Amino acid sequence: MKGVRVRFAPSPTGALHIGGVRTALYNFLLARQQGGTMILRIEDTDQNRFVPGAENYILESLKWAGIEIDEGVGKGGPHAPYRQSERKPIYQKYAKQLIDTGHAYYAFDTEEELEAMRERLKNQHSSEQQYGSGTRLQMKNSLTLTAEEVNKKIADSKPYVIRLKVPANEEIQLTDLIRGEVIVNSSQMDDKVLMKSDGMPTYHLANVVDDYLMKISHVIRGEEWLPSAPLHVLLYRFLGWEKEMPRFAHLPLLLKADGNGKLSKRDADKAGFPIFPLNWTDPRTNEFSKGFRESGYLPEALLNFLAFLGWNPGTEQEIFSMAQLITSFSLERIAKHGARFDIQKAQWFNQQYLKAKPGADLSKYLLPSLAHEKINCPPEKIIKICEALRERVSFPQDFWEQGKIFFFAPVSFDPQLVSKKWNADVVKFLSQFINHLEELNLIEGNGVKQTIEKTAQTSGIASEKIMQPLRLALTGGASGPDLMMIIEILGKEETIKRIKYAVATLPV
RNA sequence: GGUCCGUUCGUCUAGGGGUUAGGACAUCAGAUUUUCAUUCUGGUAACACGGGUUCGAUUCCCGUACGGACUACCA
Repeated sequence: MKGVRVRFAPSPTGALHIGGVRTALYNFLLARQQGGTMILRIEDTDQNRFVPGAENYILESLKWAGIEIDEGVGKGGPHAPYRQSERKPIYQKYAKQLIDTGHAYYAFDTEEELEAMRERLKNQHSSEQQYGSGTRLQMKNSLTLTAEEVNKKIADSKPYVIRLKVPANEEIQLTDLIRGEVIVNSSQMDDKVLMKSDGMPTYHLANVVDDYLMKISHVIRGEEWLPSAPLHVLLYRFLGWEKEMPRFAHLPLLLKADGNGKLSKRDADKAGFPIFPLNWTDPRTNEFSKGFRESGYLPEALLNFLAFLGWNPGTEQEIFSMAQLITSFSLERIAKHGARFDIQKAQWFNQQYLKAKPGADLSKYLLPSLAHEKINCPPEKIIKICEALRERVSFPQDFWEQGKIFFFAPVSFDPQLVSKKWNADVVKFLSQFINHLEELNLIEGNGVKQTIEKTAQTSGIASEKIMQPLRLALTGGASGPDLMMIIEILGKEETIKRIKYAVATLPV
C-alpha cells in the first residue's frame, strides 16, 4: 500500500468516547504499519453543539493513549487548516461547483414545510424519501422556482440550504474493506443538505471535500456511517474525484455489556466503569465522569484490550505491545459484528501489564501516596514492597491500598479472626517468638521461617496454628502478601513492636 | 415503518463442506501456599431457526427470527 494517509475526525461535542479511541487506534495502527500518515481533523461544523475544552480533551486523550498524530490540529501540516470551521470558503466553492454542474440545488423550505412533508408521507405509508427524486418537485427550491425568484430570495438574504440532487433509480455500489460489496438504490437516498443555512457545510460535504484535498487513502470510521457511504460515493462522482476516492472500512460498534444497544455513558455509569479516557466534567451540566487514566488503567493495557474488541491476529497470543499490534494489524481481520464491552477483560489486561513491570517501575505508583503521607522510605524498600505486592494488584492504586500496612501499624484487628484464632497458646508462642527474633542479627525470610518453626517446636504449638494470628498481629487482617516477606520488610524492631501491641491489646 | 449491516460457549473470538468445534475472560472444582491473591490441573458451557444445494452443512444459497446502525440544516 503506497501513500497510506488516514484520519481520525472527531467532533468536539464532548469527551472522546472509548469507541472513538478504538477508531483512532485502528487508523493509527494502519498508518504506522504502512509507513503512512495519521491525520487529526476536527469536525466542528455544528456551531450549536460546540463544547469548550472538548478539542483539547481529544488531543490529551490521544497523547495519553500513545496514539501519535503526524499531521493535523495541534500539529499543523501541508493541508492546514485542519479544523473544518476554518475551511468554510473551501466548502462553499465546491458546493457552488455542484450547483453549476446541476448536481445540487438551493432549497428554501421552512422547518414547518419539511415537517408537513414528513407527515404527509407518513400518512400515506409511503416508503418515499422525505426529500428526494420523488418529492423534490413539490418543494420550494431552485428546481421548482424560477431563476428570478431564486435570485431574489438570495438577494433578500432569505435563508437557504444547498441540497444534493440524487439521481433516481441508480444502483450505487461501494466496496467496504470489512463488509465487501454494499449496494444501495439511489431512490432510497434523499437529497441530503450539503450546506446549512448558516453557511457551514454538513458532515457529508465537508468530509468528502477534506478527504479528497487531504489525499486520504483509507476512511476508517464507525459503522454508523455505512448508510451514508453511498451518498459520499455520489459526491466523489459528482465532484469528479471518483478515481481518487479513498477505500472505506466501516468498523463494528461497541455495544453495552448487557441488554441491547450501543455502549453509552449511562450504562458505564450504572456498571461503575469509565467510558472516557480521561476525567471529564461536562461544562454544560457540570456532570463529572471518571476517566480510564484516573481509574488506574495503563494506556498500553487499555489499547491492547480495545484492539481486541473487534479484531484479532488469528493466533492465540493476546498480549500485544503497540509495536506488535502495528506489525500484526490488518483491516481484513476486523470482525463484522458489534462487540460487547466487557470491563472484566480490561481489568485482566491491566493486571497482566502491571505484573510484567520491573519493581523499579512499580515503585513510582507508591511514591505519590508516600509523599502525601510525608513518609520517607529508602527506594530499595519501596521496590521490595512493590515486588511483594505485584501478584496481587490489578491497578496502580492497589499498591498503596495493600502496601500501607508496611507504613502504618494496625490500630484495629479483624474481630472475626481474633475470636477464632487468638488464644493463650498464641500469646505464649508470640512471646517466645519475640525472644528468638531478638537473637537474630539478620531478619530475612528463611531465617524468620526457621525461627517460627523452632519456636513452634519448643512451645509445642503447630506452626500452622500461629501463622494466621501472627499475620493478624502484624497487619490487623487475614490476607496480604507473604508473611515472611512482611516481617523481612518491617524489620526486627517494628515486627516486635507490633506483636507486643497486639499481645497487650487483644483479649485472650 | 423503510434502507443497510450483522448472528459460533455468559463475554471477546478462532475455525471452516467431513474437527472430540480451538483459545482467552468470567465461572466451578482440585492442587500448591501461612491467608487472600498468584500459579498449575481439570470441568461446565456455543455454531439462532426453517428450507434448499450436497454423499455430507455449523461452514455455501434463500427465507424467518432476533440484534444493531441509519432514516436532522448532528456528527
